[in-house]
Amino acid sequence: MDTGDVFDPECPTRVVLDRIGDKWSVLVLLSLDGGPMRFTELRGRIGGVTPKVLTQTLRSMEQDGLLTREVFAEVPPRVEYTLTDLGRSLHGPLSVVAGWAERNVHEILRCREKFS
Amino acid sequence: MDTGDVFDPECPTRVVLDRIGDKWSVLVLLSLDGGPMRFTELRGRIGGVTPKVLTQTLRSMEQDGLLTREVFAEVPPRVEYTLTDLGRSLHGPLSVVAGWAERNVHEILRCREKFS
DNA sequence: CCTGCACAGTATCCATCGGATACTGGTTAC
DNA sequence: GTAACCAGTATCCGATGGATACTGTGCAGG
Repeated sequence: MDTGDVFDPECPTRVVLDRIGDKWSVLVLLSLDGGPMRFTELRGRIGGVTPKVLTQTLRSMEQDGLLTREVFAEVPPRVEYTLTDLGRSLHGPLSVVAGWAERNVHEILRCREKFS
Repeated sequence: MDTGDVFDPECPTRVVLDRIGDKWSVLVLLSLDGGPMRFTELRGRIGGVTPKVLTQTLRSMEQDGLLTREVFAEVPPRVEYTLTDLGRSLHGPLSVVAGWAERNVHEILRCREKFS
C-alpha cells in the first residue's frame, strides 16, 4: 500500500496535515475521546472557542470522516458528536503531541523571553 | 513539575499548540532532523513554501528555541538552521502524526468524496 | 568593465480566515 | 407572557497566508 509524502505539495497528505494542525480540531478530538458530546458541552470543555468556529471545525471533521453528527428530534434540541474509528485512531498520535506541549511549555516560554 | 492544560484558553500551552499545528513548522522540523540545512535547501525540500512564509516560520521557531540560525560571513552568503535539543525532542511526536497522515490520507479522501 | 549569477532573504498586494459580538427559532417551564 | 434552553447563524473586522516581484553583496566569466 502506498502512503503519501508530506513533503510533496501535490500530495493530499498536505490537507490532512492542515486538519491535524488545526488547533480546534485537535481539542475536539481529544475531548470526544471520552465519549460522545453535545455542542454546548464541547463549547464548555474547549475554552475560548466561538460557536461559529466550533461549527466549522465540526463540519470539516465530519466531512473527513473523523466524527459523526447525530440530531435527535427532541426539545430542547440535542445534537451528539461521536468519534469514528478513524477519529479514534488519531487520538494516540495527537495525545503524544499534546503531552509534549504540556511538558515543554515552560521551556518554550523561557526561550521567548530571551528574545524580547 | 506542573504541566499545562491544553483545554484552558489562559494556558500558554495553547501557543505551543499553535506552533506545532503550523503546517510549515512541522515540515521544517521533520526536514532538519536529518542535520543542519540552509535556507535554499529547505525551500527545495519543502515543496510549495514561499520565501516569506519560510522566513516567518524559521524566525518563530528560533524564538521558541526549536532551532538556531547561524550566519557565516561568506560569499555567497550561507545561513544554517539547526535543531536544538528541544526541537529534536519534538521530532518523535510529530513523526508519529506525520505517519498517521501518510497512512490515512486515502481513507480521508474517500470520506470527503462521499460528501461532495 | 560590466554582466550575470548565487544566496538569503524583503516588499507589496490581495484573498481568505479566525475571532468578537449579536441574533434566530421552536418549545417548555415559571 | 416572558424567560430560559439548545444549537446554531449573521455580520463585521483585523490578522494571516500566499503569489509575485524585487533587493543587496560579492565573485566569476567574457
